[in-house]
Amino acid sequence: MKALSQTSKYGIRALLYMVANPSQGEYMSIGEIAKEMDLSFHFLTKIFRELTSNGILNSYRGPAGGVALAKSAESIMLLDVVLALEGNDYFDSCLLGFPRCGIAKPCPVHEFWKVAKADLKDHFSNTSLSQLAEKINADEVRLYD
Amino acid sequence: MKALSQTSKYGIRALLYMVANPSQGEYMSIGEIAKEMDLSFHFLTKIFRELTSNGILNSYRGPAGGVALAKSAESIMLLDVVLALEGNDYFDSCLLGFPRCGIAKPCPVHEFWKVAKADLKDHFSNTSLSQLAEKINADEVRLYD
DNA sequence: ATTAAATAAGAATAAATAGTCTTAAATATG
DNA sequence: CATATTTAAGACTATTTATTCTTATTTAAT
Ligand code: SF4
Ligand code: SF4
Repeated sequence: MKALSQTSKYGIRALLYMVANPSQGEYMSIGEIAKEMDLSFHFLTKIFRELTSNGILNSYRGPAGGVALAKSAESIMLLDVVLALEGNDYFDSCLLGFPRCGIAKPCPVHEFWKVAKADLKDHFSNTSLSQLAEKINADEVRLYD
Repeated sequence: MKALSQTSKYGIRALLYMVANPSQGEYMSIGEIAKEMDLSFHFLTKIFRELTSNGILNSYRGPAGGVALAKSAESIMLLDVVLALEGNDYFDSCLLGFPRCGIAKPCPVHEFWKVAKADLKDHFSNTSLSQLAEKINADEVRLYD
């Protein structure tokens, strides 16, 4: 059950690293994040460009440049990140992919699927990066070995 | 949120057609199913071979041959079809795809993800093809326009 | 100015998934 | 036996997703 693309997985993991290891008002270099999280620098750079253009990150070029959260970690929800990286139609998906689907008389799995999607969306929209980072820093949970 | 591959989507749709349009003890040709469900004949044939080798369908070659359910529609669960077509590790997936994940101290989204996957698995394992086909035949729901 | 350090942009390549096509094998019927 | 019908098998092609690479631009420091 592959819910997220590699792009989203890496993006979320990298953001969690940033939030769990804050660098007071400074920019953090993509190279450092990629190295610490064992991700491809070039791929992560591409992912971060998307997050920057979606207002989740700010970036700054040149020496001592890098990326920083554009908003507080409390106000960035998993939903924001997923929509930015998967597209805004992420929760419009159809389980069976029928062509010409009409909600008027839906297909036999729609009732279930509607609820499953709503639950996921609900969880994503109620989970902030800071909530997850708190768990990491409380050592209840880990980002990597 | 793409939960299923095209292979699974088409496979489920085609099976539902078969169950909703039973042909008493006879084999139904893949060509007919593909035509009625507007699927590629060759692709559907490939998918059905997988279902046949997994004991969900029986097949028979030659004139008046085709495919037929290998078990009663009451006893074929959505879960059986999904595992046959997506692989038995379908529900072992990881939301964030961390390498070297240890459940001992899981990553920050694991508690939620575990429950979401269990819910989906539960629903699939409690939903039979006949249950869905009944809804179709009661016209509460539709397979296509 | 020059250099070094960083992200931006997007082309190029690789891998995975989806879909098509060709040939072979099985079976029924005349 | 000859032919038509149908699935089996797998090679082939196309599309999408993932990843890497190259070049350009911005910025700080000397
Ligand atoms: S009704 Fe069925 S086909 Fe339409 S969106 Fe819902 S799950 Fe998909
Ligand atoms: S603990 Fe996290 S990394 Fe491990 S399987 Fe669960 S979701 Fe994935």
